[in-house]
Amino acid sequence: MRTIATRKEVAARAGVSEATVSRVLNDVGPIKEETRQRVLQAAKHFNYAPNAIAQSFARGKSGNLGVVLPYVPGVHLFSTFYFSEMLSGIGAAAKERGYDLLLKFRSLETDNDYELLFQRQKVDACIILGARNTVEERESLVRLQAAKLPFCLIGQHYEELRCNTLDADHVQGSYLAVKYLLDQGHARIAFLNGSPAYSNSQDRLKGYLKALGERGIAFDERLYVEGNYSRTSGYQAAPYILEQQVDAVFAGNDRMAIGFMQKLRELGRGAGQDMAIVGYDNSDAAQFTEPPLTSVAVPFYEMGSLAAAKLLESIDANDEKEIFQEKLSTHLVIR
Amino acid sequence: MRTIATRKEVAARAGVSEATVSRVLNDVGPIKEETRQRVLQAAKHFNYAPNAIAQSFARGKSGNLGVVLPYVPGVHLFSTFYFSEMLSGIGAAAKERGYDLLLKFRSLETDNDYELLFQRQKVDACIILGARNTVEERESLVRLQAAKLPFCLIGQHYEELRCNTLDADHVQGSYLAVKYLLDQGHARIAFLNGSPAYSNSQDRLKGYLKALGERGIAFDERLYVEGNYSRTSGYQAAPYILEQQVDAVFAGNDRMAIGFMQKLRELGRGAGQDMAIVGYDNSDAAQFTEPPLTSVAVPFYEMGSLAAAKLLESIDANDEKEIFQEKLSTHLVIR
DNA sequence: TGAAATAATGTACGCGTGTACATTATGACA
DNA sequence: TGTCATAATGTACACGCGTACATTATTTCA
Repeated sequence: MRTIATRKEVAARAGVSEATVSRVLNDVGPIKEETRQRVLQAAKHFNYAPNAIAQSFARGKSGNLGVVLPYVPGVHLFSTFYFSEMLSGIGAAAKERGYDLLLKFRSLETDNDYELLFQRQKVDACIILGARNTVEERESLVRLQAAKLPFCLIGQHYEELRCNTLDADHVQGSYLAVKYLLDQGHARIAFLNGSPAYSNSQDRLKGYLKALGERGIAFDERLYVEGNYSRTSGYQAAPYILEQQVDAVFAGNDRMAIGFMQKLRELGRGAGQDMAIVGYDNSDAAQFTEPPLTSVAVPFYEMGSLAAAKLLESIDANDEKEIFQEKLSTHLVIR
Repeated sequence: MRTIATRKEVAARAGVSEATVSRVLNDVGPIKEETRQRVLQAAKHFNYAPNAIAQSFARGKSGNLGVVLPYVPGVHLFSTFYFSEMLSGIGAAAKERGYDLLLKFRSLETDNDYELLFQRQKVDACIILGARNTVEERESLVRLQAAKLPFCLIGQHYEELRCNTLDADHVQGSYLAVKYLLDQGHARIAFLNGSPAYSNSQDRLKGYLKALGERGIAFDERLYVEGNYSRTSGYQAAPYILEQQVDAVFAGNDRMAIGFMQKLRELGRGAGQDMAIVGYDNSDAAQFTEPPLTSVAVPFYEMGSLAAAKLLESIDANDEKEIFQEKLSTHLVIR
């Protein structure tokens, strides 16, 4: 393996100083055209490309956008529509601005290590996906915020903590779904929600309550079930929900809705016939079920790309950054 | 924002030289216990963590494993089961070895830029997903191989190029699927394949031919259709395939199978009733369809983790690396 | 108790780049 | 032609770390 060329060799061949090579390549300062050509030719000759690490080192910037992915036991992470779409959006926005994506899989032992990522300066900014509302996480984020490190939460927000946030309007989304069911004439609507450790679960509950409230329907806690956003939990919740004599079910995501429908079918209750079901996320899978699943569409891709865009712009512009807290709207896809 | 502490300040506070701080933190050489404690305490006081970029620079290693993702027009990349699972596996294996994952979205203009990734030394090794069999790609990979840069292809192999490769045995998988259909009594089996630019498409064709050959059935090119692995292409292929009076269809992936089934349903032909369908990938979606889709299970996650493990081990061990070319076996999931 | 071995620490420098500052070449203008 | 502005380039160093080598402290063993 022949050694990789450095600026030094290029400079020698072009008969200029290293600084000039640097200036030509970074297009800084006035350079005589003839010199520029000589340098470029020499660079080409050695197939020279600046060492990214050395550049990062000299510039004090990594050029990386960190993405923290949550640890979800037993789930192959990317498999979930949610993260997949979001990452695609983040990746596109980062690429556009010349940043690379550094993935950080958070596991249990490095749980409250958000700061470390910055201390070690491997990333210039950081997007955190799937944060939960636990004491440790909140504290870690508070420290991050106090240190004015540039980060953004997607899909999670804390009342106590004012920081960059990008989310979908789940209150609205949930409201739309339940209102739709009510409009269809359903009254006893069960809500199969996910863990309240996620603010978006709580938001969905608010939307559910809001829609019911508008119709003067009291909250019946027997109709409220908590799963964990897995298909299995939807499957398992089905028998209980059926016992409650509901005529419709609103699930916090499509996976649970699909699990619910599976159990329904096994029990010989035709899904969609005597019971209306609405899911959430409008994932690919919602189109494939039989019957297709009506679902709340969430702009995951846009959330990712917008979060990355805003975050990167805020660090590239050196002025005092304002905190952004944006909510993208959702809509119901009726099938 | 208070400035981030460096080794210098830690050394000053502990009353030792910078070298000693470095030695304590890297656990190298003999250190007096009392000194070690003083250093650790000083480090803790400043909340010191070594600058990862400076470390990379000094060590000449980035500590990153690059993952090149293909550009697929109009497709949100992570949405596909294939890449999602694989990335999860790669991520797990990399994390285990202390490497971070650097994602590289390949777009058209940087198509043949595999080398650049290494030249710039942002990654120590690289896994390439979804490579295609085009002239430029082959040439780029040949250069990479000639330069002895550590990389690994997943899901693609070239006859002309002997390099690290990890794949599933698609000849076998395809064979299993078609044999299953034959065993079920079907004779006219259409094959809805993906682009031959991917070696795995070609492998699947081999498996199809092998299974037919064993039964003495000649290849009928009217039964061979090429889509592009998208749901839409399966959908669009349906009318033609139906014209051919087939009694079974084997699709190169689940998405196409699902698209095919959709069109089938729209045409009033109950899927699974008068026509058997087998998909490929055993994706989540295969479980949700009605009826559920029999499909060839591919160990994507394991492919990713094994590829990463082998690659990283080969670069961590400094000895001459042997080329590995592994194929994991597939199996049929009957539904 | 002194020499040799070894432990413990310090000194000095390289890694490849960006860039402030110094220097020299070039042109403008009187 | 001399002066001065500006273009063009060179020199020198910092960035934070790892580590080879030098030095000093301590222990071992005769």
